Amino acid sequence: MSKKKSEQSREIFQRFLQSKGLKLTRQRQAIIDEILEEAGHFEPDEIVNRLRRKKINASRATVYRTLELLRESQLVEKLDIGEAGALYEHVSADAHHDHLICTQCKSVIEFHHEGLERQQAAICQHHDFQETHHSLRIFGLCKKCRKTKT
Amino acid sequence: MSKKKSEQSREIFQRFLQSKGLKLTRQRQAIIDEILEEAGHFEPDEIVNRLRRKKINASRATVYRTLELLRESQLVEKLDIGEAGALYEHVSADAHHDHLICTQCKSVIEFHHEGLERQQAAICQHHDFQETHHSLRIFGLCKKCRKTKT
DNA sequence: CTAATTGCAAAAAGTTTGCAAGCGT
DNA sequence: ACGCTTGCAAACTTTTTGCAATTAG
Repeated sequence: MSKKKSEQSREIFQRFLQSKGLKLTRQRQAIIDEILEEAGHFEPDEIVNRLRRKKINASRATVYRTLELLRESQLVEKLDIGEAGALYEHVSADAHHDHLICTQCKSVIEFHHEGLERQQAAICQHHDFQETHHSLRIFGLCKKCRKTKT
Repeated sequence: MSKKKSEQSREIFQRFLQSKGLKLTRQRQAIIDEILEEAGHFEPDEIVNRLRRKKINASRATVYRTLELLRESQLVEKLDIGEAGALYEHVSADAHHDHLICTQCKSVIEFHHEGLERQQAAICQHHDFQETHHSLRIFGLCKKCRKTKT
């Protein structure tokens, strides 16, 4: 299942590049592989370091440039987690989700709620607004941190 | 009404400073006045410039430092509008709202929807998550830009 | 008075860009 | 080959910080 999705993403990216006359270089390959391999939330620099550990070189500049391409092809999204900076995450076209962000331990919990989505759609309609995407972030304390609370 | 709210905010800030043994300086006064005067969304640098035009000097450093204090006292919030950077906005304790952000003209429309708020609360409960605040941003094309769409 | 505050300029942090050398198709 | 890419280092943008001079309470 997971493997299939990675394959799919790689194909999407490849097709995206092709359609724009761009090339699938060693670096771009490595970057998307790295992102798909360890799904989750990451910073650009993390990718550089993870690759470096594997003896693969990709400069910071290349990573930023590639992340931009991945964003264009809708394969990754940027998530601003407040104080703690910005993260990227891999997304599959069919699996939108929102985030609970713990301001204490920085953990990020994903969730999806149909009712919420529907109400948002209604709000857009009401404002004559044509949504392309949205981001709902709920900040607070996660289960664990509530207990540890001093 | 609006005047009253400004007064209220100023008082909240003053009390906040006092409670921390901090001082209400000329600069801090000017900064909060400026924010309250022209409600809306703004960048830190905008405040510096607006004040400069009025011949009031407040260095960038001071503006940043003061915005942080205003954030601590819950009088302003930061709003990340994607590509276009980050804005701050004045908020009154009793008037939470979310945002429709037009990716074409960068306009920001505020809205509030009780049903949405309730569903979010339910989600938090379900995850044993203690919310402190949240931010819902819906990106897309506003009414005007939909028409102008090429 | 005295501790908090300011402005400045330097330092950070994060991201972008120009350009010569290198690589994919 | 040709044109897209890369790496590098420099440039930028935004925000933070150390410090001597200043100011609010």
